[in-house]
Amino acid sequence: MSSPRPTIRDVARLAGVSHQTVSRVINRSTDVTAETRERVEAAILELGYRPNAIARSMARGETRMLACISPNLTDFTFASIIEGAEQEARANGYLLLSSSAEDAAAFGALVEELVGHRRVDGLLIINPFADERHTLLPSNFPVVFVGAHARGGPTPSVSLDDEEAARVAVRHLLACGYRRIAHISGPLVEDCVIDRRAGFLQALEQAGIAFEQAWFYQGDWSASSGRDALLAWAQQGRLPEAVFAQNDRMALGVLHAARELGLRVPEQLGVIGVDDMPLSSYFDPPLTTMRQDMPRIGREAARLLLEHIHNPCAPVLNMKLPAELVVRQSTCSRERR
Amino acid sequence: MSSPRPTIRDVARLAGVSHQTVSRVINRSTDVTAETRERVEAAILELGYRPNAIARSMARGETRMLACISPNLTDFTFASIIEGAEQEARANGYLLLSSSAEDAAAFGALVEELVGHRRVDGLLIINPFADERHTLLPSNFPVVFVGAHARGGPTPSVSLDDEEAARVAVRHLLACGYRRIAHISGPLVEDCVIDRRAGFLQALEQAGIAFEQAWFYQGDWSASSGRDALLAWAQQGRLPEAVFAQNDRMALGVLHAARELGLRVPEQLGVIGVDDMPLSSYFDPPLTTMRQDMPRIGREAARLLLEHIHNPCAPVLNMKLPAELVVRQSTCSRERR
DNA sequence: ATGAAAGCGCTAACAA
DNA sequence: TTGTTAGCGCTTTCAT
Repeated sequence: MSSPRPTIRDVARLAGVSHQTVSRVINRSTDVTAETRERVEAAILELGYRPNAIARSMARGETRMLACISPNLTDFTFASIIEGAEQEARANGYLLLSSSAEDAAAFGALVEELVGHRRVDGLLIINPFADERHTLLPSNFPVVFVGAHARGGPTPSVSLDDEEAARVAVRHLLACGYRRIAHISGPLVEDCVIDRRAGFLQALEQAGIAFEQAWFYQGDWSASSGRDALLAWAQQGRLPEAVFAQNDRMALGVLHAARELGLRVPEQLGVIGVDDMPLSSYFDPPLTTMRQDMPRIGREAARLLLEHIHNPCAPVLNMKLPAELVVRQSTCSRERR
Repeated sequence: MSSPRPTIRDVARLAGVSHQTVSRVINRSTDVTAETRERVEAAILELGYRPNAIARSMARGETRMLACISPNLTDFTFASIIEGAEQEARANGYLLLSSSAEDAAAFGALVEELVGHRRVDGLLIINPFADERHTLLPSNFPVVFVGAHARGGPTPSVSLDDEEAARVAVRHLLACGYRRIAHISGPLVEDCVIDRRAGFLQALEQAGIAFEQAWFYQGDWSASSGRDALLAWAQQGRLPEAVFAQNDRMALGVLHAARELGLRVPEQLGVIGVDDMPLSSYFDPPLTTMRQDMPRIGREAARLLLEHIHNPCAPVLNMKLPAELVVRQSTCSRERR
């Protein structure tokens, strides 16, 4: 009989009211008598009625759905951010659709599908400057950048305070007594890479240490690029005393290369990374690193996005969240002596 | 003027046809004159018209959206499966909504939101037996299990051939010359855990080796539980010659404990894991493991789900995909001599 | 091959 | 406080 899902009208019929009254009840309107409300709620329960989200979206002109696009889903950093964003979205009655777009072409297709076809109300973009993807973004549509600040444009953003994180990392190495410090960065197109390098240089300068161009190596975030860096310096016969790697994976590569070269860490080589990935404490030796609170970055980004969806005139914030120094055994803790 | 998004009727007006003809064009119906089609397409281009997905869902009674629910998004295994599933879904004109539900309560709420409110056409459930969540699944709704086979129920599933993977792992250890082999499992509530243990026991039995209960340790997938296992055996004074861990993280914990105990790997202790996580080759020593093709598992699962959405009477398959032995330096390769 | 009419399940505006 | 009337933008009959 009522094999097809019950609609608002079935409920209305059973409760002996108009469908509009049912709508009022499920939307928590106050303009309903307690007695009527009860009757309607009983009917809802009896029929097992649930509002159809699609019909609501249709009538309201909004989907209550957010999307988060990142280069991939498998990178722990991205996944953690997404988890945080999802949590915040759900706490506010929104669903989060997380999608990965490897390159700008895939990104464009995705944006077309999500925004062009009105499937979502807002967009979270992780690493918008990974390639040319940021040029494919729609205007006049709520967007928040994650992990990069908008260059010139009026786009809200949330990212790590990359400059400060790098300064703290380098100051830690200096405090340990390391002087000849090398730097391994991610691809120089990304904001965080540029900012971390700037922070690195500032800290060095503040300590009165000249920058050695040879000790800068542009990696690609992979462990193997970290390994390549140290091996290259070894081959040139100019090994640094310590390395600041822009992420833990590259730092792990450095640790690996150090083992191949027979270098003792942290005595002969200090190593510090960024992220604090889950297994950092299981590396050999456990890795000193600058911890990012990624779920929080995700939460703040979602919060900002929701704010802009509800109020397009909300101020455009560019948040920078702090990193935390976690000292393990890949750097001497001489500063404590 | 046309500030609000153009609709199918705006296009119709401009092209001088009925809105229905426009609908035919965007749905690639053949019942349209080439000439008419051209006029309509020109109007679509001129107005920048894009069909509204919500309205389509409304009229068609389907969302073209799938959801994948996993315990979390940050586990590399899950994320890889999701990436594969997303790829397959998108290739078929569907969007994939991936969500995490830490516990059964969160799972229930999510299912209610996604299925109860008709936001998706089908569900992919990663690790349905992680807790009681499988009891909260709707009946008469397309569902595919990933990483576990349905117990009794008629639910399609895709998982690793866990038994065979375990057998191959143990046979490799035996071929290396190890005899006293220990086993560290995940929580015994999950299917893959039970199957891998069964495969482990079979391989041992086939080799005529008696099973030592003391060398079974139930871990929780974390590196620290792997470490705990080896440390416990050491304390009891009954160290095994080799360890088969049910995932790479626990194997990493074993490697770590071996270092603490001063055991040389692979000479004094052989270690093999399952998964082949990204950094396995950067462990010390690089880890021998049973590689899972997780993106493929995700793709097959999505394929199965779409099949059941389009044809509810499709046969209920329970696919088992093979693992691949990857020999690195945490096991002797004596078999080659 | 094309158009007209109805309806998907809901909300919003107005009337009673 | 409650009910009535219109849509939201599309697809699906059924005519023509």
